[in-house]
Amino acid sequence: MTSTRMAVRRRAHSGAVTLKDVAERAGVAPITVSRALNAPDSVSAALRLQIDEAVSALGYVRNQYAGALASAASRIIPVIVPSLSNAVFIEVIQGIQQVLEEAGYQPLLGNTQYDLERESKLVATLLGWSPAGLIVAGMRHSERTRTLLRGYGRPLVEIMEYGAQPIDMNVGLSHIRAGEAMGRHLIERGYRQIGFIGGRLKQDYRAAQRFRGLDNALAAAGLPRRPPFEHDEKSSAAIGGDTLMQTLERAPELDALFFANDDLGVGALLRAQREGIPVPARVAIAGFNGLDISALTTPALTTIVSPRQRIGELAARKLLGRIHGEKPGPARVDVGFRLEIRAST
Amino acid sequence: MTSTRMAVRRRAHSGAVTLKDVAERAGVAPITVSRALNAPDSVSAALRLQIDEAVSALGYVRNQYAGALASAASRIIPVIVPSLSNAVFIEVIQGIQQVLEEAGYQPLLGNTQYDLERESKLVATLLGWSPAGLIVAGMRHSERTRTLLRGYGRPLVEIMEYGAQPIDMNVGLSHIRAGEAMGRHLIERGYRQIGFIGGRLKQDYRAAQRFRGLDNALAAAGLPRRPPFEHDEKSSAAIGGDTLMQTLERAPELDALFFANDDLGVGALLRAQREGIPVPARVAIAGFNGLDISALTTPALTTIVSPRQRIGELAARKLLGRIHGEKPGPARVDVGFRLEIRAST
DNA sequence: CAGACTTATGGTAGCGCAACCATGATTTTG
DNA sequence: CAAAATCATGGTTGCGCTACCATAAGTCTG
Repeated sequence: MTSTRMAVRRRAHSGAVTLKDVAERAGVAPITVSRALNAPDSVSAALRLQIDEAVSALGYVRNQYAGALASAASRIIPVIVPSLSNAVFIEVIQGIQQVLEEAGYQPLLGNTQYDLERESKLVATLLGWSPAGLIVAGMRHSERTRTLLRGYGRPLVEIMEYGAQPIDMNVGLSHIRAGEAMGRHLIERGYRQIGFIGGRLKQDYRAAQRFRGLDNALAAAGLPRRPPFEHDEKSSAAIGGDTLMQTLERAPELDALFFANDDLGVGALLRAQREGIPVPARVAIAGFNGLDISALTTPALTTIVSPRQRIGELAARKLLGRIHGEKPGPARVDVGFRLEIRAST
Repeated sequence: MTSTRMAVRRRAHSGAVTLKDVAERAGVAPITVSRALNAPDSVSAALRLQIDEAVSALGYVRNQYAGALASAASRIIPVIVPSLSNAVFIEVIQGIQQVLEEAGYQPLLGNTQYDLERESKLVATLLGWSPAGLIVAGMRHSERTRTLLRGYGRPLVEIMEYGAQPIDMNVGLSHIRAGEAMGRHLIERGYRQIGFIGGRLKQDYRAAQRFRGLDNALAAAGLPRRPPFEHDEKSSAAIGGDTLMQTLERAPELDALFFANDDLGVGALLRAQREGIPVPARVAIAGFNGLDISALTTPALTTIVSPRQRIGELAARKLLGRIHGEKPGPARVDVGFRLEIRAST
């Protein structure tokens, strides 16, 4: 009876080549094949050769699900960023991807669209992949996200900003200090009416931190402080140009403008050029990020260079280090920034 | 004896909340919970409520591996691109990601770095995820890649270019025709000494196709044809500026330059401006892709706009359609392009 | 050279879920 | 109103791999 059932119940399987097939061809036990693939040193050279032959002859590809299920460990590393349309995150992802791929790990992309609710849902979903670790942009999370992440108990790196209370590890830079540095530079250059332009500062709170830095510098120098000139659209060069014009109309006394990022800054510069507004004579323009193109405009754009790709690489390295149980380095890394003074200020 | 063994052999499992835990709390069988989650309509409203309560009370997260292993089906869709440093692919990925995420599918990023060998390895690795479908940039693959893909037998979309022999489905545009269109435009405008500038054309064969298009147009018009001016570095605005200067020195007779992409074109334009080279009076400059910034330079850059995000969305939609067994649309979609004539030509 | 230790290989069970079949309850049909 | 059809739920098995333990063979020690 039982045997009948078993026969009947055989499930149509995927038809793919399995470990067992390889083992049969190589004349060894499946577990030996498993070892030959996962820890080659633990298998004799002779068997390893036979097994390698069988693997390539049959075109065997390891079933990731079975492996992950059996070992309760995966080589998945979710990377959660607020946006994909921003060149900055792309470069970070590039850095991460390069390091992870070399080590045989697979990044899983998650996009929160600057929404903490979405972030929380994303984290929950991505935890279903039993990740070996996680990389998350930013240090502001909903309480639920924090609970999930802390409860998960695997290595985690929060990136982009450098902050005091990382959940686990942290690789980034201080946007406040970057803003202060830019503020001090503008003040030193003799500008006295300095404004900040950025978009959606409640969501893009790192841009807001740069504003705060500028504001600190202005306060310290006893110069007039202004609320940021905020726009509602996604940052882009076109918006940078538009806001430049609007802002100069609304506040003609301004003699310097610090843009929240280089997309805006470059756009403003190109627009100024087109409109015949002399930069920096009429108004100085500064950006943030150090995109390649910022060096090529006329005048070139003063900006703060953030080591974006390096943040990604470093975060991935620290994560892998912890996953592999190496001795932990510092929990927090400040990658710093570089003020690049060019002709636009 | 057996029971002792069983007791001893219990494996330390992940400790996560499982379907069984939810089932116990809700007072139903595990399979019912499974159904409540995967096909809510097949379970009575009362039970569904109990189950939902138990799920959120316990913080249950579905184990992706167990599900995929049991059902021999996954919600993974690998996306294989030749580069991540290129804005073009980012936008494609964005389009894909958006559509897939809405439908509950997860893209897996693969980067071939324009290397067909790497592509083949990547495909093999990614097939280990039993993908529901695949998206691959380009239609040139090694024989091994083709064999793998054809053998896999699940929906596949080749994107970016529009070609005659897709393995399965195809969404893209004809780069040859785009090159021809740009060539005809330049000829019509009265330029007679037209050159092409691009990098690594053997690998970036889509750029080479754009050159071929230009060359066709020149041949048809009986105008002088030249081999492309090729550089060895990755395309960037800085390289665009450098190659502009070198090319004008080597071939001062040129009156128009078609750059393989907008990064190069914008860089050339900015450099011309800086060097005081009048565009288009001394030399006309054209690009390809239609990056936002190309509209903002002075003069604005004539370019060919490719619907990058749309390619991604469309590819993802067609893939999902096939995965869900909807009636197949056309196997090949030509998304076309738009010649954007601006002041630089 | 006996006993302890190391190394290479194998057997078995189980990871968590969904497919498959079974069953009992409910509804429909002639 | 009995038989058939439908529906909701459950029991059992297996997806393909690796953890755990067992075992046989080889190596070392004094």
